Amino acid sequence: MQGMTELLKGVLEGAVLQLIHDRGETYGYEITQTLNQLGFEDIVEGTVYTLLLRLERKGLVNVEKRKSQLGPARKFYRLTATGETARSAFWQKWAFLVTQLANLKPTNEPDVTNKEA
Amino acid sequence: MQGMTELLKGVLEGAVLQLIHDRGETYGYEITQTLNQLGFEDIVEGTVYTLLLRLERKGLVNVEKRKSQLGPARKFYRLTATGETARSAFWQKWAFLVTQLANLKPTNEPDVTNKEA
DNA sequence: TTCGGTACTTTATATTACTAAGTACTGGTA
DNA sequence: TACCAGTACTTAGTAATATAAAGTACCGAA
Repeated sequence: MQGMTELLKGVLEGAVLQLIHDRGETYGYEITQTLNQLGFEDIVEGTVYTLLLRLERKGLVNVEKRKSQLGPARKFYRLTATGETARSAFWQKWAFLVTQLANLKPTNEPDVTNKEA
Repeated sequence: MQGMTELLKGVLEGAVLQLIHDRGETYGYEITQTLNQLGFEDIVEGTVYTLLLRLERKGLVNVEKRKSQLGPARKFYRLTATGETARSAFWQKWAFLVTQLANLKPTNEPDVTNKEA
């Protein structure tokens, strides 16, 4: 979708934390594919990899590099305890935001949730 | 709320567009107060004013400076046609995001919307 | 041996919220 | 009068993040 960049700030990190949590363990390329399938179609590899580096730097994930039989080695990510806390905190912040905006949003607004016009 | 900064990116602009739309006409100081009352308690004047300057630069608002009997002159903002389009587009993008995240969010998550623990 | 798919890296850029410090006008009050 | 609180806007700088772009490298199959 067009012009989502700013709106994705912070959200993307939360989404990735959740994906890692769900899978238990996963790697950048897979995360990118998954995000794309989930509707975040414009997210490219570079975005995800820089995000993962950041998570690592912040101590939210553990990394383990392992070989793959169909391509280069993969870097598997797991949430640390801090990461799990961050994931949980993210959803609280998100819920807060959603509530605030619901108060602002005009009820008469079309509220187009379906993609097909 | 703590650590909302990144999550607010893009959202704040949409919120302000909506507030201007609602009031028909309003000014920075009032917008700041309103946001604070609405739960965006940490938003300070500087943030709003820079945002308004940006909206003006982008042609989303018209500005008219008028005197006030209780303080310095106020700069009143009104949405332009482009601004109205941007406001509408914002809610569509927001609805899209909310939908995507709802798919990601674990149902078992506490979902704490109320402030009191 | 070339190519497509897999997988990760790195540098630079644009936007945005936020900080901080300041200017200035008004009315009341001590 | 002098001061102060409340109103109202400005501006320079910073941090964080998503994104663009370009590249490296591994593998199997045609």
